[in-house]
Amino acid sequence: MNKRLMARQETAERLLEAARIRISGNGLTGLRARDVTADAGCALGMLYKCYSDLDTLIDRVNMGTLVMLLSNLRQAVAGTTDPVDQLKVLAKTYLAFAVEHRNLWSSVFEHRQKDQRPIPQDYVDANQRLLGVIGEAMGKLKPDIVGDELDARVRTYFGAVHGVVTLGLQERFVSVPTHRLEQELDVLVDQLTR
Amino acid sequence: MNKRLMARQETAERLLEAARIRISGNGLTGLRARDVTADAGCALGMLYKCYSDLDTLIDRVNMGTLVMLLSNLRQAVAGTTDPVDQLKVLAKTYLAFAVEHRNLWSSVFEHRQKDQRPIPQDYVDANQRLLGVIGEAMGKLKPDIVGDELDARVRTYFGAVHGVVTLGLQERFVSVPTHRLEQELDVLVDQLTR
DNA sequence: TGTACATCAGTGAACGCGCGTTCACTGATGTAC
DNA sequence: TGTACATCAGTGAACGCGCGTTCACTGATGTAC
Repeated sequence: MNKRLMARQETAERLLEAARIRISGNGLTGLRARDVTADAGCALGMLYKCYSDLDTLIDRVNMGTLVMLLSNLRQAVAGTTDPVDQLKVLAKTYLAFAVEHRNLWSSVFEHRQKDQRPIPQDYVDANQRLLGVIGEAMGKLKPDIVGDELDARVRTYFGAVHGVVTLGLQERFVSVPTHRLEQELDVLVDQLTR
Repeated sequence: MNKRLMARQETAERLLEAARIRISGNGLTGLRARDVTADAGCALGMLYKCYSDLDTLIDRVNMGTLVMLLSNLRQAVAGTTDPVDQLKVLAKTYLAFAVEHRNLWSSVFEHRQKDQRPIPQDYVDANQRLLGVIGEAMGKLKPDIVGDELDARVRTYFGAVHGVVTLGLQERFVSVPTHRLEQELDVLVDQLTR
């Protein structure tokens, strides 16, 4: 057993968790390197020993959020086999996730890569898997739609649900109570699954 | 005729236009006070003589964008009377606007008020009018839905279209060619107007 | 019309601050013999 | 097991820079008489 390696990983973990909690509480804009290291109980420099920079740390947090959502969605569809029910439950799970982890979830969409750094492959893969979950249900519902067309339809379905959820949670527009949002999401999914 | 007043208004106008062009070209994140004043051909200090701060100037640009969109939408519905056609043309106009003024449009959604400044009343009003345009068509289509329920339905309709458009234009996800996006939007509206 | 003074558009150097990132240093842990 | 040296986790003061905002100043325009 190597104490050094363990200590390092443990610190990296604490930093990740501290960043997650910060973002979850104050959103991405309020995030400062000093706060994260202070919360994690270590010196400022450690952030740069454990991660190449602050943006990379944020990417890790966002990746964790995507994985958590994916896991929730998979668990949600596992209970049913009827594709319409599956699509409905996926939409509701998505809404519930966005409500519960509002700031973590917006962070995934707000965070921009600096310079022209490419989007991490992890991200792209996770998105692919996310759409894949929808795609399975959609494929069962509309067996005649396949390939690129199915992909596009899945993205449209996701986009529609995502838009309703996002606008609903944004306080910029007159805010809607969550239960009404659920109702509206039901109507939306009903129409989209016809 | 007062030369001073005219000069002042003219400068304010030039600053507004310079900011609009900057945002249109580089997005909100690249916007710096120095660039705007340089583009407008005046000294840095003028920005603070004409506007209370940079954020206020951004608000003005965004307000202009909202007004422009609103005008496009009104023009678009004016051509038809059938509510389904109206909703379809509204969605397509929205897409076209977002494609043409991509950065201006995201600026409207990206810009956050600093501290706890309230959202300008202008903004809220413009949003109200925007939803009103959709509401008129929707009201004709579903005369039995009224009041709060109609409001919610309108917001849902807008959210769905907005989501599809936004995700479609975001390069983060595998990007979709515009013509496919139009197709998908057609399908979406078809289903939503049933 | 002319003169004296007040006002205010316009200037841009300088201020101030937040904040990401670095780096020389310390001391505990690991390694070689 | 002990000793000498190497490595590396951990520190936090200092650096550097971007950038919004201010402010003392200039000169043109407006006003009063």
